[in-house]
Amino acid sequence: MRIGELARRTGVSERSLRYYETQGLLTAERTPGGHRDYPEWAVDRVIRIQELYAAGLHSEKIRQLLPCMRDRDGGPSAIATGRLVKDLTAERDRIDRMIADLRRSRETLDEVIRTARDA
Amino acid sequence: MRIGELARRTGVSERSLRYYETQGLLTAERTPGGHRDYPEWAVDRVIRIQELYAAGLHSEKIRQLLPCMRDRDGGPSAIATGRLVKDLTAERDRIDRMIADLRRSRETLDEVIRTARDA
DNA sequence: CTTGAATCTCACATCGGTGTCAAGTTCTAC
DNA sequence: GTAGAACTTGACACCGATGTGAGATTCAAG
Repeated sequence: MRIGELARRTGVSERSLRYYETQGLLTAERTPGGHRDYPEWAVDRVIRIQELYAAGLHSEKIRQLLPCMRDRDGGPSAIATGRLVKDLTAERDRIDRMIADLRRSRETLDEVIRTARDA
Repeated sequence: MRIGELARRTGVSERSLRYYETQGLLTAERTPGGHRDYPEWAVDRVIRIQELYAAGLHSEKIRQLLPCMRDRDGGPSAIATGRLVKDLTAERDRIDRMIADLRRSRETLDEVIRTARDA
């Protein structure tokens, strides 16, 4: 599939898809004329990438992480090195703290909303 | 208390505390010489502000939200207007989606970590 | 062919909270 | 008084994913 369709199906801009390529997150075959041609599993991968970005991971970490993920990307899953496991564990803990923070903020907002509704 | 102590106790930089003031999030009394003098409840407020920033709210929203929060800031709690409630509800929903995304990313990381540990 | 939609590359802009440095002033303790 | 720490304002830089526009090329359908 080409970049326009992938963008439509994932909700991610073409600009971002090209950016992912420069970051080594998502490669594509090329048509004789140079247009990108994505496999079907690119849809899942792009969604994963977006989630990881949203979780605060930077391109470099995602790039290291992707080959170790178990998804239908055609390739075999690599095993994370000790160094990477250490990094990812730190990220996971950071995400846990982030979720806890978000819960508190969610509660704060909810309380204000409920107070206003009850008034 | 002065800005240095507040920074130390909250873990937020002096730079940020001054920035919060320009955004109308945190005012302070001034000593005759012009130094900021914060009340005790500023500690709680700064932590709340940090949480809300972390949740993706911008200064303007936080500024509108703060007076409606029920905390020991000395002042009476204001009631959110309909417009604000609508905005906050949207933010709350966004936070919920964010938490769901984070859970997925957390699971992704955890799976890679576990796979490596088991290998 | 031709034509219009789609894609290409490249470059520059944006956002907003925070870091940082500079030069000057105030506070505190001796 | 005086030294040094703490504070003041102001300006500039940064990050990094994404938006945007230009100008050129390719693709697909008539």
